[in-house]
Amino acid sequence: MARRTEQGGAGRRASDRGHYGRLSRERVLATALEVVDREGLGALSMRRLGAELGVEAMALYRYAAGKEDLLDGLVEALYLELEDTLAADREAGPPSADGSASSPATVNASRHAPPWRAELHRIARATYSVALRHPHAVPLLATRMLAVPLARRPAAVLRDHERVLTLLHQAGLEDAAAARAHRAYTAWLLGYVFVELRAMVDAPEEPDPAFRLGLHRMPAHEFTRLRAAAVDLAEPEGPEGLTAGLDTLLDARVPDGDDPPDASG
Amino acid sequence: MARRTEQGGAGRRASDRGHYGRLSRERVLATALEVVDREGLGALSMRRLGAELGVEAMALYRYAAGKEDLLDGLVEALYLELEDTLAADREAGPPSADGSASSPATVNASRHAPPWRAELHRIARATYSVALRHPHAVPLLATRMLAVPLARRPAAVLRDHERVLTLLHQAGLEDAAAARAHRAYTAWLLGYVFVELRAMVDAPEEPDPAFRLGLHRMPAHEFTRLRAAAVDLAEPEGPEGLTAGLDTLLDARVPDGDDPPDASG
DNA sequence: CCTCGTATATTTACGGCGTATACGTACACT
DNA sequence: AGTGTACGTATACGCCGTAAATATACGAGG
Repeated sequence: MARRTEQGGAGRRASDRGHYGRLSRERVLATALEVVDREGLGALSMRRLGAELGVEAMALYRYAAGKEDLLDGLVEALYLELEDTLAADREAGPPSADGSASSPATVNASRHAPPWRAELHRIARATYSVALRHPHAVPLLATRMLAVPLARRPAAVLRDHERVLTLLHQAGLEDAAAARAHRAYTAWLLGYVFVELRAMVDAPEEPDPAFRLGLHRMPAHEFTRLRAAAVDLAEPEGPEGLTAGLDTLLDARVPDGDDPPDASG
Repeated sequence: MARRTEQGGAGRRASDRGHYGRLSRERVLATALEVVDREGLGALSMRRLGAELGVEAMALYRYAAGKEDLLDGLVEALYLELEDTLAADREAGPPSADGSASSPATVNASRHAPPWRAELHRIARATYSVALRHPHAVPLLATRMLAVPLARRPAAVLRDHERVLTLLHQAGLEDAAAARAHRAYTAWLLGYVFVELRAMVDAPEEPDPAFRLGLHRMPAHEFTRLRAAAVDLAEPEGPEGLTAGLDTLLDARVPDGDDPPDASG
């Protein structure tokens, strides 16, 4: 009874295989995400993940109902990291008296954009950055998150939806319009991330040569426009393209005035 | 050994297992797509597909280098079907003398839209409809198509890129701008399809009750905006929402005039 | 007609997968 | 110390993708 209590948490011999409480859902999911980041989604298996945690595969079933639930858990982990990211840059965020504000290139067209818009940008950029940190996990957003009927989505995902919908409400959209705008937001954000990550995930260190090498062995006089645009197609546009397109889509949906009369909470 | 020769091609006994030439890459891919449509991506295995074709699993390896290649083949099959769809509705398409033209709701804001725009709509809608016909296969567009470095994509995919880029060129965009617009096109189209298919793929016959049933067992006073928008979030917007958003994105990128001076071929 | 090369399909086998079931084992509490 | 329970292990089953060797059927040339 005495020898546990705290244990220090540091070095543990390989022999003392007992020691309950090694695992937790959080630790399982975090390690799973590490494996996925390091070796891709295909490398994640129950046995592999168990080995990574120094445990038999079946032990994981206490913290995830099965592999599907584990993948859903990864989605949740991404959205929890999104919330961390949002909280982190909110601290360092609004430099009310700081001189080194956001770079000019970062600021969008209309100065004094309404707060809901700035916040939506902030969320979109944070989501983008989380996706960049876990490119191999991003497909899960399409195959797992979107496939689940909304009410069954992880709480962190629902909180994200609520945040965005609240901002759209503050922008003066009533329920139905806000719902449609939310769909547009999701579609654009997700599609943009997918397209943007394409190059990143399998061509980690290729400026273009091997890539264009592939292109130039095409029928030569065919695909004229494609060949002309290939170089520009290959390189990412960064978060600016994301927020720019988002603004474009929103401007077509938001009422003309900045804030509606009642938009304060 | 004499009993074969032609055999009629119709009823075949279980005993004459021979009969070469039963298979072809086309038939393999078509059957694979059928299986995926019917039972989902997870149900597609080499053994299963072989059984579907009355053949051992290993026989498939003559027509697909492996499972990955088979999945890539499915992507190609989708784009071939897109081209069929485009060809089919081009025949029944421009009703120069036909009275029953497109419905009023179908026509977009600006009458006499430039031809490149109408054609882009046509392609987007056709892609959307192909995706609707094969909802279970759509994730492959994110995980397989986008993950491949452009030059290695199937020919049918490259032809699609070329078509869209050509139209954007006709819209007056030079190479770099056309490339960026193409990325926006792809991102929006793909994201829209993903979001739209969400409900379709696992809730085949649920207007909303079981769905809202799920929603109403949430913390009750939390997720106010989500609960308010839930019903509208659940139902799809159809192809109109797709082309509308596409126009919004394009209008922000295309030069003011309709066609550029040289846009004729 | 027979034979033989080649394209086609099968057989067998291996290691890895998800997971159902049954079993140990270390702790918490009395 | 004894016991219930939470935690992890052991074992097994049927499926998976696919490498390697083998059998079969057709086309062409003798």
